[in-house]
Amino acid sequence: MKYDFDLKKMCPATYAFHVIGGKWNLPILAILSENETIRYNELKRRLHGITSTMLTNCLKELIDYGIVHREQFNEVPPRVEYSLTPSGMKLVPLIESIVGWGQDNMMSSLNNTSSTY
Amino acid sequence: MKYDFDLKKMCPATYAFHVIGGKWNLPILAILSENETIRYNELKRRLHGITSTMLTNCLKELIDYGIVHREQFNEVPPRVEYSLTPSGMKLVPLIESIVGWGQDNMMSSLNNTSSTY
DNA sequence: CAGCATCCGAAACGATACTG
DNA sequence: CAGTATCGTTTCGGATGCTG
Repeated sequence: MKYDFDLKKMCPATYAFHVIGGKWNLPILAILSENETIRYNELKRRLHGITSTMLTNCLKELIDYGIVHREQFNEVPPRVEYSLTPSGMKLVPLIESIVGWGQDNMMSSLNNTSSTY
Repeated sequence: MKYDFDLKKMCPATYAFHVIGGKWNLPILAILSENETIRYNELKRRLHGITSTMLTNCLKELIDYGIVHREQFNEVPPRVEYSLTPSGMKLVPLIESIVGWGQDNMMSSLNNTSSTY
């Protein structure tokens, strides 16, 4: 499957936030960033609550975007390992900075007693 | 109106990406970052295609999150000005770094021949 | 083990009409 | 000018069952 849209017509912001948007993409990237490689079911186990359908769909998307690498071993039982591509690794610290902002901002949203802003 | 969810139970990542997620939040932040203040209809005009309903909803969310400031002047005709809060301003460069990554990654997804945009 | 096919409900998005 | 109310559409996430 290829992209549902024309990359050339897509604005980079829309593109970037499509990659990291959605309910599971971010958690998947987080786990992948903590492991060199990880197998399908192990990934699924750590993403508490995700279904096979969703995990497969998300991984496909991330692979299409060049964020995730899929390596299939033709063994019995089958083994498939997932990992971040260099492009995906570059993304991780950027995401972390946004999450860090989220932490700070959640705090100040909670206690509006001293309005430092 | 208050939050639909309990901030204390929300993970910062989910929080942060809810703030910048959605179809219009990012474009709104982009325009706000380019203007000290901006009025409702001017904002709407620049967000080509947005409806009043969506704009109002998004602004409400962003205000609840402490990202956007709303200042209402009791004049006739009514005037309301929107601007980024300091918290919102802090977010802008982080978003830009992600968008920058998006540009690079789009390029390498497209092909490896040099292109000027 | 690592998926795919199908169906369904909830949430996001949007068009239209109307108001202080 | 700056919104609200109502309703229809579209997209996303999820449950379940099946397969190589």
